[in-house]
Amino acid sequence: MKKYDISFDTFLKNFKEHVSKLGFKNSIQKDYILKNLYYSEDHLTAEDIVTYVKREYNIDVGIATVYRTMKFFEEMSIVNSLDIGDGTKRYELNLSLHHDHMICTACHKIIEFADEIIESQQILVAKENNFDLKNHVMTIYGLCENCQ
Amino acid sequence: MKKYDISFDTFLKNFKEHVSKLGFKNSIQKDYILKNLYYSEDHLTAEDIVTYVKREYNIDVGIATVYRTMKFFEEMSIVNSLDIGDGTKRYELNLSLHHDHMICTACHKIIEFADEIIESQQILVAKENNFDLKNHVMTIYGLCENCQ
DNA sequence: TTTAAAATGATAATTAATATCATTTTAATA
DNA sequence: TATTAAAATGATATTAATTATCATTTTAAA
Repeated sequence: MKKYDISFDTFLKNFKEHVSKLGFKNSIQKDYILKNLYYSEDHLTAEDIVTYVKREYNIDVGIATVYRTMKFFEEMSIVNSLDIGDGTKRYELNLSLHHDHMICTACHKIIEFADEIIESQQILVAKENNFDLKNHVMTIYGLCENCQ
Repeated sequence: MKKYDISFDTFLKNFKEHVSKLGFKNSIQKDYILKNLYYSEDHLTAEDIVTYVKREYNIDVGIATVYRTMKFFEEMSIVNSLDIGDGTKRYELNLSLHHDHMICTACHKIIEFADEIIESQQILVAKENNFDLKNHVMTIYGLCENCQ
């Protein structure tokens, strides 16, 4: 689930236009945070992002900016956050099709999966309850192959 | 989903025997925390539990004890925790059949649901990945009927 | 180039959850 | 019933993730 259908440059260009249209301002910090999310492993903490952006691109970004920006990106629906149970939020780009997570409670490994039946069933359940579905999260906890 | 198949007294008796067998000790604090979870609304924070146990039963329980006890109950698989997105853990008894949650992002109302197809499909997905499923959480976010 | 609005970053503040430790309670056994 | 060691409790200190504040810088439109 690491590769996206859209190149980073195209995505960035589109997103920045979107940001401008909404009356917000772009910044190199946002650019490099996005670039990092695009090319790095998924499921980064805010601290990870600070560290990696500095290491990979030699750009200094404050931790406050990362938190603010991730909140902004979540509102723009291009980022999801995820809690693997250690009390720290992790973030991933939301460009690919929706997927869910299996988390190993022993080694904290994350396995991603996508299941069409679960997807469509969720939509059905929401409809039955007159609920306007915006997003959903499914997480399966247990032991991965190695830890059993 | 508020009523359980088992009476509180029977459940408490069984659970306390289980605790003893494992070499742990029972306490009136645990008893009344459980009683509160059984009879109160679901989805209580640790603070809620302190307040309600005092109010309903006039029993003083320290906040540290509540956190410790909830962790213990989760390990015993009689309690689940839930994050509705406000950064605070909420707890519910896990006596009824598994169910999931729809959370309104506007009013924070929680709608519980259970869906057999989703349940069985999760088991299948875990099996396909050689993952030993212990627990799972599905949360649908969106707007409830009133808030649309 | 000017300028107002927005973004950034250093750091203070907040707060949920955990750790510590002296005291109390539990429950098994004498 | 009394003894006792292990476990639980509770007051409070500590930790750590996240948010708020605010002076400064940057953006982008005019």
